[in-house]
Amino acid sequence: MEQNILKTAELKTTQKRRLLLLLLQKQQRPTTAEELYEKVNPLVAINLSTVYRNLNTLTEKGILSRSISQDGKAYYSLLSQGHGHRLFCTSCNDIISIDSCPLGELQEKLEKETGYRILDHSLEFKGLCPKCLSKMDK
Amino acid sequence: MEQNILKTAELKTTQKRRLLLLLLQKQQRPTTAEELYEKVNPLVAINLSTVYRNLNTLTEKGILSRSISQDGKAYYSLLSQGHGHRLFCTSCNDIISIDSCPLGELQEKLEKETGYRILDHSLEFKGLCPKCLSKMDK
DNA sequence: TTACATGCAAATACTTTGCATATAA
DNA sequence: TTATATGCAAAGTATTTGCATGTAA
Repeated sequence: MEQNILKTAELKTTQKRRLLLLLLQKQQRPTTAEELYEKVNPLVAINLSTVYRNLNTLTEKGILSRSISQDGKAYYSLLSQGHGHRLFCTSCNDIISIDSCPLGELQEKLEKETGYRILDHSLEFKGLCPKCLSKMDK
Repeated sequence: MEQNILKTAELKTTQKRRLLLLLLQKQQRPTTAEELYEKVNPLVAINLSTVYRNLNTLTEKGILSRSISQDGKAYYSLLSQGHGHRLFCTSCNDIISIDSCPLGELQEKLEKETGYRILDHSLEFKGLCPKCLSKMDK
């Protein structure tokens, strides 16, 4: 499975790459290099540079998408999981994925108004998750 | 003008703060600390730390808004200029402001679906500006 | 006069890079 | 066998912080 992805991208199938892809697949939300490092390391010793290098390679190959969040960190997710955005809690840092994306129309309108050719966008919501909200009531 | 803003925020009116606010007002787009530093410095010697410290203070006071861009840098703009987003050219780094924001409805829908209380969002478009597009044709 | 603002240097956080070694194909 | 992957240490970039000094009110 991960093997096919890597073969198609003409990348060597290493255990660490497979693990990274596996974890990104399991993960139902965009993930940072640090988080992946913490999860891979107990299973197979890996260097943080290796994590970053692989995330970059996979992003260049179009397998992952990278998005810089308002916390200044890069979040990665499998591109096969489709176009999506983030909603995160400013209190506990919980992150969930948003699947819907209503920006197509706006994007067309903007292209007409500005003359730009728009190639990508990023969208992120922040607020308080239900758990943190209920804690605040008490 | 800048003086009033600062007085209201209970901040001392220094020449550097006035200049920073003045430049942000002139600037019709979100601006980085580095850019402001380059513009203030020829007029009045200023330290980059001072720029950062003031941008932070003004953001905390609700006078500026800070938004982290996909280039990993923080962009600041006067909040009085209203809620807006960025569109930037990946080729020449030109940045323009987008005034319309169609996310209110989506935000409400998301709050219902997720139980989150959404407090803020960030949206950024990237692509190629008209100038860079025409260069590519040649 | 005094609390706040600034400069300077050092520290921090995230990410990248150079080089030697290891390993998939 | 050979091009690619990895580890390790060092460097890079954006930003923050501690401390001494300067300055608006």
